[in-house]
Amino acid sequence: MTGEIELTPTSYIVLGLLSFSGPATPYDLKQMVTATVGHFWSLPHSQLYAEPTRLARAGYVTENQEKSGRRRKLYTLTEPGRDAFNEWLSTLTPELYMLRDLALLKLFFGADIGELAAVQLETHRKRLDEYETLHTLMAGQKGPAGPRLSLELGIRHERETVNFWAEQAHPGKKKPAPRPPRASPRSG
Amino acid sequence: MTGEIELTPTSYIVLGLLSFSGPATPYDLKQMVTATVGHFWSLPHSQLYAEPTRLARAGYVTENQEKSGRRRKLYTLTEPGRDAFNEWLSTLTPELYMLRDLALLKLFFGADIGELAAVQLETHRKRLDEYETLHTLMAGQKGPAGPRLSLELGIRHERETVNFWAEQAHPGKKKPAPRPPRASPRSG
DNA sequence: AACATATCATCCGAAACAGATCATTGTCAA
DNA sequence: TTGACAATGATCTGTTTCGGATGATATGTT
Repeated sequence: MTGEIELTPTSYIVLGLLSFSGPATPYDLKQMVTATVGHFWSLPHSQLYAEPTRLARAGYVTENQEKSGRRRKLYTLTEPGRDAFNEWLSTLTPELYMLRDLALLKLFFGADIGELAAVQLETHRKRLDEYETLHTLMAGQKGPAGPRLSLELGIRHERETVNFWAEQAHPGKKKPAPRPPRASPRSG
Repeated sequence: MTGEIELTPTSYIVLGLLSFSGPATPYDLKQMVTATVGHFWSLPHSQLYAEPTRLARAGYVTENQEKSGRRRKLYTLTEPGRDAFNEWLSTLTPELYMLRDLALLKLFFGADIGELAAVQLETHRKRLDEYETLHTLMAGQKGPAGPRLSLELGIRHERETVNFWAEQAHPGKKKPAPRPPRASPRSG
């Protein structure tokens, strides 16, 4: 049965979440996504209804529908599903990330830097706060390192972004000018 | 005529590039995209044939096709097009960027950190180099600040990313552990 | 019961996507 | 000069994805 369809990142998100949580409904998945990977991989919730159906067709999950009421569908990872997920996990990914930043686009095309910076600064600060709160929460508990580490990279990105917009918003503070960034101190 | 269609980020990229360059063919646009915004906003080249057609339908650009040979279509920004673009430019964007990082996804789900890091480190280093080369090139010439600034944010992101993966690849160097990132070291 | 408000599930048209394919032009060797 | 082949440029096509709209159930309140 298995293997008729092409597995996309969305597929692996579903498979991965199912492997963490056990059987779940699309709505459960939606909750999980917004709580976890949604921060760095957004997708419309309708996908979380469509995708498991696709996966079921190909045998990566099984589908059990309630007979009455909301007729929820409960999805369970199958062995082939778990295998496919694990194989994906252990496969190299030389690809780079894809960034889509509306603000950057406007900056590029010459939008007013001050205004742009003010707004961006505020929202990014907010998000940075959220992330850091979340991080301190996670620091307490034990568990796999993955979620914490990915959060840490998110925090670093946000921090750089905040710094950047802050410099644009208040030019000539601290670092006198937004000069050509040179090579990195450590990390060599 | 104007205003029948919804303008998407892709639309604004086309309008914006046309406003920089003057009349251009889809192929010209494709070249411009890969040279500029492509770095932080990728799109399939076929869109650069489809999108101008859409825009022409709604009156934001005009279309002139060669009578023979390749029958190129030359697109020119109209006044409504320029207006729409300028309005977009001067509109606030509280939205955050959208990041889609396959490596981060795998990290989250528990992939082997060492392998992941080694590969990512290499590709990100390469990209960082490209960006820095480009930046020194741009530093020489005059022109609007937007392109240079957006490149600078790109460089910062890449640098953080390189640092992050480097730490994962060689744990216990310099920074003893990948500890909860606290306030930013430099550049703050 | 009647109503308001969450919660949950599905649908749908419009775009985006990725890539294949097709058509023109340039080039160089026979 | 022609014919082969590569490079360039344009278009087409089938699938997914997007992002709401819509509608149905459940829960709580009076």
